[in-house]
Amino acid sequence: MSELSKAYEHQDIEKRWYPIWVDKGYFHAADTSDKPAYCIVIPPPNVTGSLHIGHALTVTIEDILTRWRRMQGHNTLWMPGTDHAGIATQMVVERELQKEGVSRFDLGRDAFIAKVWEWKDKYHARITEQLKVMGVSVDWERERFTMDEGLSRAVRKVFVDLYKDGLIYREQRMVNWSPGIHTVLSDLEVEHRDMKGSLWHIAYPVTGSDERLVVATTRPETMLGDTAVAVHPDDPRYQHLLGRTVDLPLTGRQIPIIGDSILVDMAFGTGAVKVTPGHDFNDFETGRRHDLPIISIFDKDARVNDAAPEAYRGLDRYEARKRVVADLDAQGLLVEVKEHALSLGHCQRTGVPVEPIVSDQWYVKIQPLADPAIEAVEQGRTKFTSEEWEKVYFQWMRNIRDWCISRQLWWGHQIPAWYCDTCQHVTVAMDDPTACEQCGSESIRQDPDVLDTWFSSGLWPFSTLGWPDETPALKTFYPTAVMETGFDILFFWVARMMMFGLRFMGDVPFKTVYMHPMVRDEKGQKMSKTRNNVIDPLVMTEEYGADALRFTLAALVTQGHDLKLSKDRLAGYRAFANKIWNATRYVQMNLGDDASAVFAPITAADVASLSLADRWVLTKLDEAVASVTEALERFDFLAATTAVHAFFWGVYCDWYIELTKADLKEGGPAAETTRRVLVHVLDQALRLLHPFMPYISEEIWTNLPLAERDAESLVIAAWPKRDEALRDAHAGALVDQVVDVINAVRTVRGENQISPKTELTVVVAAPDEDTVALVEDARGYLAHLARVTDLTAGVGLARPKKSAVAVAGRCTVYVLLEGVIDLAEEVARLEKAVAKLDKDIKGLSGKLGNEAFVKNAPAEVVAEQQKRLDDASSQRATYLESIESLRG
RNA sequence: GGGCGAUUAGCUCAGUGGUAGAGCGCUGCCUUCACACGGCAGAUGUCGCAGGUUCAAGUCCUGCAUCGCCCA
Repeated sequence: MSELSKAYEHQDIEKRWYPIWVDKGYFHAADTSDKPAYCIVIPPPNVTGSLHIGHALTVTIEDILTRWRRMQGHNTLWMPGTDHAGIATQMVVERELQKEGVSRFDLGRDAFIAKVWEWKDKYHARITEQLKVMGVSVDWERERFTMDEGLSRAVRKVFVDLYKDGLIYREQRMVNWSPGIHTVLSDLEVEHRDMKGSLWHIAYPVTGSDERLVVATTRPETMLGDTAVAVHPDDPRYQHLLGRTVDLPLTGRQIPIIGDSILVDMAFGTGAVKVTPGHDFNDFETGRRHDLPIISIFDKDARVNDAAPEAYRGLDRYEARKRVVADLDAQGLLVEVKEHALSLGHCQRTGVPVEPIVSDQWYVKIQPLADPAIEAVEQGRTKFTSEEWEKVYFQWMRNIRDWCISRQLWWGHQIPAWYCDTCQHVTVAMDDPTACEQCGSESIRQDPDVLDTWFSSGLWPFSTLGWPDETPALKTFYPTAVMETGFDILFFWVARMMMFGLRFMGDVPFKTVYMHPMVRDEKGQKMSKTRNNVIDPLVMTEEYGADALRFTLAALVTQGHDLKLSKDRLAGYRAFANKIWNATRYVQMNLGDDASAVFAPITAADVASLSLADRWVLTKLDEAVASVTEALERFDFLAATTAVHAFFWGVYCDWYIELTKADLKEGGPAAETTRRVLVHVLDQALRLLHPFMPYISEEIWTNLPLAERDAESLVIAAWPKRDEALRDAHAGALVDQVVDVINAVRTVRGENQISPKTELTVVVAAPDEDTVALVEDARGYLAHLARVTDLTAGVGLARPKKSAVAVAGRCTVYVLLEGVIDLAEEVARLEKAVAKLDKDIKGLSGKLGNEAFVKNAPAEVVAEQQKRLDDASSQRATYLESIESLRG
């Protein structure tokens, strides 16, 4: 094994391994295999996006699962790919063009799309390179893009089939229009934000009278498109006005006063509201109920159009508002303005407030798709790892509304519907038609719109595997094992995959859903460029290492909370990597004189020659194997990382390595066995570490002097199994006793400020001869780890004069203090210990004095409490006696 | 308005019935031959508040407060 540097430097090592892994084909999944299949499809990142910390979390979790299952011998497929992100991508490209003073209309559709493809090719490389830095063990040979030929065919087939089945239709409705990017949005793409606004009270003169009807509105500018005023039909204040009209100010139009009990809340505002069916969802419905005309007063930029009086044309919504309010005020029609809180819909992508408008769009009739998707989760065919998200899923699915799937964009899957100029028939077909299927006219035009990006990503779990073709991969890997993603796309993606998967594959798309939280900064704030708190995963991997970043993310992920990432945590796990590195250096330096020596694994045949410490560490290793494996099985990444960390650092480094120092010094055959155990446990521990820290574990493991190697790379090496034969509970207990004695001496030393260099004389009073023998055997350990140079052990030995005392498990440890320290310090320490014992004793005896407790609690619990009380009492007596004597 | 969740050590969080744990931070000592990205020792909690169930409640139930998220 080549000599290691003193500190772990991640940069070079992390760069070196990834290409090797890919070249060797370790990440490639077989189409068919005898091994059990395990598949995760990656949530496809936006092809022109760049890696952010949320992606880093996603790929960390998915890579941990994938690497773990691969080591367990599964035929693992982690399917990579990207999506075309219609709105986002078109937006950036349009913005780029704008810099050159060109619009997409100047270019024309085909040229513009060609431009976007160029853009896509350029940025595709960026996002994939970034993913590679994180160590993702995806099967690059199968990489997909939502606009690939195959995936586009899947989209086409789904559209056509749903249309033929009557589940896709086109209809005129009120929709959310984004003036920022000139397309409609689905309900999900609209973000409601609480805003401070105003409530304007405007007087509408009642036609032919002096009376004025005062309406309250949050959007005065839309009055230009009012086609009615509504009051509650039962409102006594307005009974006499029903059926009459008002003169709509600024427009010269007269509009009816109608009674509507659904729209109007008598108690709100003035009890009278203006009705604008062209620009408000509720008003649109009201308009339908009363057959009111619809006047659209805004163009695609949400500027006032020709339907409004000339004075306002060309103004945007907010300019128009000011003008309308000013003009009303000038005419004495503005009654009052009140502050008013409202919730306003914004375009998720552009942040611009959406404008409700009426238009023709394509919809998916969703209920027939949602019902089976609800049922599948109810029946447990797909399980959420957290019930909370299951509830959220049900809540949304049971109140789902038809999905608007058309977008007024050019980048995406163009809707495969052709309108006939001759007979108006709509032809929807798998292959581009040349003539109307009804009348044969060749004068047909394809719908210019494209489909919502989520329509294609909803097919991802099967379209990426080859559907609609029945490929071997599809057969092997569908349904996939786990869907792991951020909860923010539960509805956008997870729900839609469930619906499409059940409809087109006849089975759920994944068996388990794991929703991870949002990553925030250490103050809990959402990361954003404006807050300047964005943690760039690539900067973090440079500074701390991809291994440290991965371990940190895995250790912080919980399902109930946001994940608050801080650099302190990253530094902590970078230190962990360094610790592992240096433990390896220790092992390397102590392997003996023969540099080419190799070490065979420990098996049941070796048990007889193992030292106490060897048996102890093997037992702890076995427990760690169980803990990590079980934690991963239940998606408890916190518990898994904690178990790896605690074993590697707390057991292997803090205790086992320290214990071997004494044994190795003595040399002989026992030392040879201990060397093998050092290597064996390191080998196994690196395997446990690999899914979390693939780079450092691979680097060290491939260099370990192993006599037998089940694989050339840790990536494809076997996951550790529990080994009953190497467990030794008795040895575990014995070493625990020795550890207690060492800790007792250390505590006395620390608390009394005795220098670590001072050699101590210690007397151990043991309960029986076996324990005496154990302590005698541990003489070397005590000398090395507690600097005890003079040790006496015996059954029930009396307390030496001028000694400090500490209870260590079943032993009492006396440290001679004569000439070592000021005795008063020790008295103070013991008094503190007695005070704590008094508190414990009070609680315990109270409990045991309670007849109901003794009668009702399980016998073992009662016995446990009794034992605690006895121990505390005798400990207390020992300390009191010692205090006496130190004083005397 | 409807729904979901959170409130535990200075900070971030574990802990689903038997008198509280981790990491980081903090204090003291130690440059001991793997590691100062280190070692050893130590301090710190009426587990949001108020009731209830139970022999026993951080843990179960009810109410309240505060904060957060989702949907409308």
